[in-house]
Amino acid sequence: MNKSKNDLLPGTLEMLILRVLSLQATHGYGIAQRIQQVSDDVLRVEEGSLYPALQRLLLKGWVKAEWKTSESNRRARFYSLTAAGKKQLGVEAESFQRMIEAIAKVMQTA
Amino acid sequence: MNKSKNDLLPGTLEMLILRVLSLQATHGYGIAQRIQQVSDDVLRVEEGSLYPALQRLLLKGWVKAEWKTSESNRRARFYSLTAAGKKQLGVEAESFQRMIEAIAKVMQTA
DNA sequence: CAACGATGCATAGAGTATCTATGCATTGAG
DNA sequence: CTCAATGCATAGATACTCTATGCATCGTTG
Repeated sequence: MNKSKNDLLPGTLEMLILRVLSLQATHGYGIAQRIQQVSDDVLRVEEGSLYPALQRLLLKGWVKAEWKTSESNRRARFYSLTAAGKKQLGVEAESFQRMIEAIAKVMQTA
Repeated sequence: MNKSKNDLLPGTLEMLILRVLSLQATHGYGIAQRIQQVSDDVLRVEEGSLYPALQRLLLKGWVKAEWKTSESNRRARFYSLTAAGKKQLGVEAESFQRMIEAIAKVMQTA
């Protein structure tokens, strides 16, 4: 019903996931938790967005996955960055930064 | 072919258009030019994105349009903000700012 | 021990927004 | 008279996210 408010800025999810994984390998549920917590609840990652995104990242070879047992003793898939993923994170972060600065210019200067 | 680089951050186009129009009523071509120039060529607005976006903004009642003659003596449709559009710009700008700050937290803190 | 909340994975379908490609028309400059 | 720049607009493809749904396990609590 309430379609007026997106949960996150489109096009940034993969970058956020890569960033979280660059600090610590963890499972999908953990990724969502961390993004939500660190952003003070501003960013919410829905499962229906998260898991497809992780599949895409796997396909592109930017993350790899391994089944393990989670802290709460459940089967969970732990994701971690590959070398290509690390590189990609750098590329995306830089490109994002440029975008933001350009948008800021328009919003202030234009 | 080159699909690796998006021209702008998805979800920000309407806000950028509203911002440009909040300073001066102008035609579609002029909007695209201004965004591109002010952003130092980082942001490029394709016509195939721009005109559909303007249609959406018209439908929502955030901008209104009027056929006039452009500076270069051509028929052109001049768009300007409505009161609702002004208000919407404020809403979107604020929401965008919150998003950016939240993303920055994740990218630095996470 | 049964019920329930939290943890955990994943897909299908819909909706939205953007891009590429295309078409058309006019003006002014060379 | 030809061409670049100016100007509007749509169709189709693509990409990304969301809602809704389904399943399963663990630990706690009544």
